[in-house]
Amino acid sequence: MIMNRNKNTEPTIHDIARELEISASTVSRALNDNPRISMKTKEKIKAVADKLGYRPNTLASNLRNKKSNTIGIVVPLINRHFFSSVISGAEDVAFKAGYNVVISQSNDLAAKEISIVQSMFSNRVDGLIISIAMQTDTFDHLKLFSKKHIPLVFFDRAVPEIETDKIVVDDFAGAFRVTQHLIDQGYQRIGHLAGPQNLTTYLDRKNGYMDALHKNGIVFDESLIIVNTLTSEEGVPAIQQLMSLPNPPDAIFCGNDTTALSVMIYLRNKGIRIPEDVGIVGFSNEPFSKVVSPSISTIAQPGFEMGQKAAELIIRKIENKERTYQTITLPTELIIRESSSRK
Amino acid sequence: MIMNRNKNTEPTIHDIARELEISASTVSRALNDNPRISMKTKEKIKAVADKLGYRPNTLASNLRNKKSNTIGIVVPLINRHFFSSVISGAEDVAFKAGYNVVISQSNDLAAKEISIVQSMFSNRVDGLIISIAMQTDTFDHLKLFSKKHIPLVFFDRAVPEIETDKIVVDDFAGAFRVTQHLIDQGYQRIGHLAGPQNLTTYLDRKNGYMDALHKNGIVFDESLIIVNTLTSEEGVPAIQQLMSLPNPPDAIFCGNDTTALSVMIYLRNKGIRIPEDVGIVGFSNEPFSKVVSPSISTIAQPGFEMGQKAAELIIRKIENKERTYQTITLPTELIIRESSSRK
DNA sequence: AATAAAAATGCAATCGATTGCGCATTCGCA
DNA sequence: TGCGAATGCGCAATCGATTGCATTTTTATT
Repeated sequence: MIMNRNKNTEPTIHDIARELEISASTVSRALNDNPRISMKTKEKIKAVADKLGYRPNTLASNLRNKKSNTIGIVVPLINRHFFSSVISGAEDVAFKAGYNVVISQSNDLAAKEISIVQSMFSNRVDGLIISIAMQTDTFDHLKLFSKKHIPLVFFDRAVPEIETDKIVVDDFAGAFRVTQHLIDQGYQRIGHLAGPQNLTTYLDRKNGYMDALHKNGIVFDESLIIVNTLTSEEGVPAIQQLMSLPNPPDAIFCGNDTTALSVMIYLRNKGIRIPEDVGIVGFSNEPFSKVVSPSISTIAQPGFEMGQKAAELIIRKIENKERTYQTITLPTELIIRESSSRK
Repeated sequence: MIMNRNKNTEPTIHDIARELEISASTVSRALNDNPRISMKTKEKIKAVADKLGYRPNTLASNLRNKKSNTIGIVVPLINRHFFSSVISGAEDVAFKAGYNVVISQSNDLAAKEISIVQSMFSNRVDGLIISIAMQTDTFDHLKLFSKKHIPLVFFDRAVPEIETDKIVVDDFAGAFRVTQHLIDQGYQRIGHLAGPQNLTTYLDRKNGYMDALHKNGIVFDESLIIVNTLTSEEGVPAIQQLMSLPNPPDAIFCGNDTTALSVMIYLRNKGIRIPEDVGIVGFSNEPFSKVVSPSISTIAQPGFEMGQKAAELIIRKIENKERTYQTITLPTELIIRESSSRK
């Protein structure tokens, strides 16, 4: 049967084969540099491929190979510095290794996260890198991956119940150091604005804070801890509540920089001096924390590097099918700036 | 032939079909809610699908349908507020419409951009949304898309030579307004740190600046314009050069906020007061520009909205195959802050 | 009850690339 | 010159879902 070769369609290996009156198998092998094909034939085939403007159809190849060369990344919000840094690092590594990266954001909603993860499964991603949503409290959608032995890597916000690879920062140590720093600066009564305690990151930060107090013989006062979602908006009522205590704090360890800034602005408007009257530290080293004034002391998390590590790890898993899991804890860095330096 | 049904493999429509002793065609139609299948059969099929934990293999479906339900997005750098906002907006719209989003960053390198774009073509993305690299000066890789009638949308940095959809901000008007604002504040000698002039965005900004000067009867002085890549590092020698002129500027329109901040820090260290001695304005409304002090007057670009619009537009193109191209110019907003307010 | 009409389902090809197995040609060495 | 061993290449099945057309089953009508 003679086929119409001039349809408005992309050239395939069959078109190349017909042109040279050879089989598609040979073309496929030639283009993949299979040693079973002679140099002479390979060259002829590559010449025709160029001439026709042939581009392999990755979809077909993926189907046949049961491999999509795609890594899924799910973050709460793309448009946030830490997460976009992670994505950037992961994309860098993935692209060099020949993988595509598909990205979705959960908006911190469990339902959307579930929908995304299922969609990525249907799309047969070769692996999934995820930082779970604040709201997520069931994990069946993630267990789907681990059960089917599709590599799964958590970063930053991991799920303790699921045994898989994890890349986290040492939130506990970071919180400890930043709290110790406040103590070293002479602050006595240190409050803490904490994030949702179902997330290990925020739980660890609180624990690091409490441990530092304990190690320094400071009595822990429950009323100095407020848990919220650490947004700019929620920072205001939280700091109001703390400052209206009979015995208000003289320093605040904020669970992230966003809420630290919000707190700082509120205090400044009340005429309270930072760091003289109240010391402030944040967490995450958002870009703005360096340039506001007073600049905010904080803990740097290596986002780009986390993304790189996550991608490297998942690619190793995909390609070697190791079955051992590891948790990589990246070090944090204490960055001392104006908001907590009163000595 | 009896097939082994318990391989360690995902269930397919054939497994469902075998279980019910019907054909795979019927299963496929049932799962797609085809009216040709009776309700009773559909229900039985869906029940079995659930029981087996069936998840459609999108790869197979994509191949058959010649549609990947995937939109490619290429940006210079994921990890930059404006671009990650655009991605965030685009993902939002795309996900709701059932599209996946694959993302790559060119790092402003032409070679990487070409490689990315070709890879996306091979992956048969249904459409491509791109902001080209600073370095890019050939466009064959992009013409590939327009020639094959694969929807292509430029955002922010567009290529004039290629006729396709474009979503841009009104850089000219923004630059005009911000310059006019400086003039209104009584600044007389206004310099400009410009970006690479092969990019229309930066060219338009310079032209808006020059037009504003002209309309106000201010003589244009070539020595007050410096072109560089607008990084934090390059800001320093640029401002040094400007300030060492025999007749230095009393205000600077910086091509972006990054370089504006860099300039501000330099001037502050020299004891020059902002905005009293020198007025500064930026462009882009980076998050930090609001919180530094003095806060930076700037032009807000609606990144998130651009992403949404770009996705909406490309999806319309994908699904309706319109052949008319449009350029959507989103309005900019002048945000007046401390760095330029001396009245 | 017979037959037309409508409804439900199945057959087999297709999307494009890959690959195990087998056939054909050339080569090597006695 | 002869015959096993390389070497080079093709056939046909496969990946899993989709769909035009054909066939079977059911329903409606007289």
